[in-house]
Amino acid sequence: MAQSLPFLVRESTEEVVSQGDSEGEQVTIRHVAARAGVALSSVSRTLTGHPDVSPAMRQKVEEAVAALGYEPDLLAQSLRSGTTRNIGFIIRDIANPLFALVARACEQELRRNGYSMILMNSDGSVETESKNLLLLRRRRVDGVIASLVAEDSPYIKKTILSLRRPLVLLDREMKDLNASAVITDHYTGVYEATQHLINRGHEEIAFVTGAENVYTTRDRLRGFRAAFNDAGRPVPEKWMALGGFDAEYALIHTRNFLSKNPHPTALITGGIGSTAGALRALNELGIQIGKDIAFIAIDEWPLFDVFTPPISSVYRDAKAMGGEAAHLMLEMLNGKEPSESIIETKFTARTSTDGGL
Amino acid sequence: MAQSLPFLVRESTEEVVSQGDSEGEQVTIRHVAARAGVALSSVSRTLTGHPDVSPAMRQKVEEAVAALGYEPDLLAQSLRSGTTRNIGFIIRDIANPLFALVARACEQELRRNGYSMILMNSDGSVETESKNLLLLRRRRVDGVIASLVAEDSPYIKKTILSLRRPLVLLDREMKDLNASAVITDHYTGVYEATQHLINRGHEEIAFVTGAENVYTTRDRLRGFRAAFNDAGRPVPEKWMALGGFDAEYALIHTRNFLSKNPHPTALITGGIGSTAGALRALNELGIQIGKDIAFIAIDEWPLFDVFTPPISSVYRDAKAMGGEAAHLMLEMLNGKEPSESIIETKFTARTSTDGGL
DNA sequence: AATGATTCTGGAATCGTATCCATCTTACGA
DNA sequence: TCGTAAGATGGATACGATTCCAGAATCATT
Repeated sequence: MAQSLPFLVRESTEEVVSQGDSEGEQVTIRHVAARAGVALSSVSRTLTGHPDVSPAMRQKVEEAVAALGYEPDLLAQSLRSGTTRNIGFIIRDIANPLFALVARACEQELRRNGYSMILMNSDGSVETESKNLLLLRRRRVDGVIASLVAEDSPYIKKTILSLRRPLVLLDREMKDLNASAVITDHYTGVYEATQHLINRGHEEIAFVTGAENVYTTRDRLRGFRAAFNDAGRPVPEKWMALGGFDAEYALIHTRNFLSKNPHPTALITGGIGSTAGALRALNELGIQIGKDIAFIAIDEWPLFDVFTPPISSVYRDAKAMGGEAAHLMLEMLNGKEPSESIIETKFTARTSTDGGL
Repeated sequence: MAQSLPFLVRESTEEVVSQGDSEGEQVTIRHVAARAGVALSSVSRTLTGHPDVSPAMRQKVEEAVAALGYEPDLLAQSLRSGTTRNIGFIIRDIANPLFALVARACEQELRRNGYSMILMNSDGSVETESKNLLLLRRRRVDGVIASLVAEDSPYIKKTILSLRRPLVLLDREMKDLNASAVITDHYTGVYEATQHLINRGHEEIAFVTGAENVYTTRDRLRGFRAAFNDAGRPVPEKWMALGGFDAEYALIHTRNFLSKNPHPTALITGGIGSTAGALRALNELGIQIGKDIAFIAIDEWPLFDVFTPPISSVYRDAKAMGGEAAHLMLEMLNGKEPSESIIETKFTARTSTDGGL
């Protein structure tokens, strides 16, 4: 599996630009061979660092390469070698700031290792997601990094199995897939967050987030429930809305919960979309965070600390997630077995959890 | 230039998944030909929609294709046709929420038209940017959409010229490039914003943003200056910091400006990074927006409207930018001449511009 | 000096597809 | 009935690279 293909033959970026100076035709290895007066195969050997190359040959070839501004065609190399050095990256929505941070770190790390990233949004649709996966297969990507819309779609599972390429999942758990995964320990952070609220006297705590068909929600829920159980309190099932990560869903259900009487005294939102929707609902209703209600957001975003009032949160390092995803992918590309990386979460209390009672 | 290549031959996603069911070997057009008992070239013709194909042939081929779960290899098609259906997308930083929105809209539109997006961050470095461009050339992308770090680098310009592929610039102006561009009319929005402040009695207005070697800054500056000139007031040159779009730069210079005596009574920040840094500085210094200082942000980001206090802003539609960029690219790929799209800006006064005097 | 082992090089095959070209069949109008 | 055109098909070539294989040249060993 380990490819020793010399895709990054040349490091000097100075000369290469000149390729376009002579108009017309692309410069191929054939031209180099002609100019150097040697066989095509010798040029290839020289450029790929084959041991059986005489110094004289090396010089002739390098001279011709420089003179013509030749650079190998990645497409042809890919076809021949079966390796594209492209990695597919599928997420729900790149405009989600958390995913954007993940994508950036991941792209940077892949690029450092000579890989490029093909970005695809699944737009939260299983159908789009599977189409994307199939297209990536046809593009012969070397691997796929994905944050799947759902774990329980048998069709997606079949599609993934048909990929036959290394796969890294972001915050998802799927059996029998032989995939690596970057897994967040939501449990700890959400447990602490919930405990914090319970300790302050809250019992009617609302929880708004996505559906249970992704690990993310299940692990958060596990933390939520455990905190109540350990405190000997009943879990407030009626204040749970587990239907979607989008802002619209959170907006509607937050509005709904808070217009009831009695209503929740605290609110936890899972994911940036949910937080956005909930904040908008609270705004609409004129409910003040940290005064009229205690509020905790799971996941932060840029500028989070500049917010007024500061919002208590469960934090995770998105940059680390992206870097780890790339790292796991590179390991698999080097022939290693799939493995998992755990990302920690950390609860931080701020003034948004002051009021509500 | 217009390619009628049938890259999207099949729409039925149902059957295709089964490719992986039989282990081993990739199914090629050769296998299909063998199974159908026809020539390889006939299979190709059938699949690419060539007119000279008999119904009998079509049926035999389609049967074999279905039976084997064959799907064409995009890599081989690309090599043969010279068209990859890949578009390179280079931006400073995908984690910038505005760029993320642009990228999402752009990717969606490209995908709808059968193109994939290769994403690369330039990390604000001209060197990284040019390396990325050269790599995209080697990958034989059909076109490049880019928000360049600077317009005044002759090296970048040479690199771009050597691309010899359609190029769409995001908010940049470069001569002799034969490129399309999505251009924002910053002038109008910033003019109105500045006028708004002047009308409220401000004279010492600070302006913190990136350098003048990008159109973005120059056009904003033009609006800023014009507002002062039209009001018959002197432009406060000493309160201008035009050095970087990053938060760090804005943090330092905002801090610097506001620790002087006298100091600016109002502040405009250009770009989300600048706004972030400035807000952080104001936070540090305990200066309240809308009370101790009048504040206007150029560019909004998700959740902007939920902020407390609401921040006056110059808004532009990032989604439209991405869609337009894709649209301009698709037009060039269809052989049309390069052209420009103008994106409007809109100033909205909110309570952040109430105080300061 | 003849043999064998090394080092180096060129030619050809291959990756999977699209397309040119030549061949063959069929149909048509004169 | 024949000539021509159009329709349908197969074979060969090309896209731009890597790599296998065989042969030439160099060198060391007996």
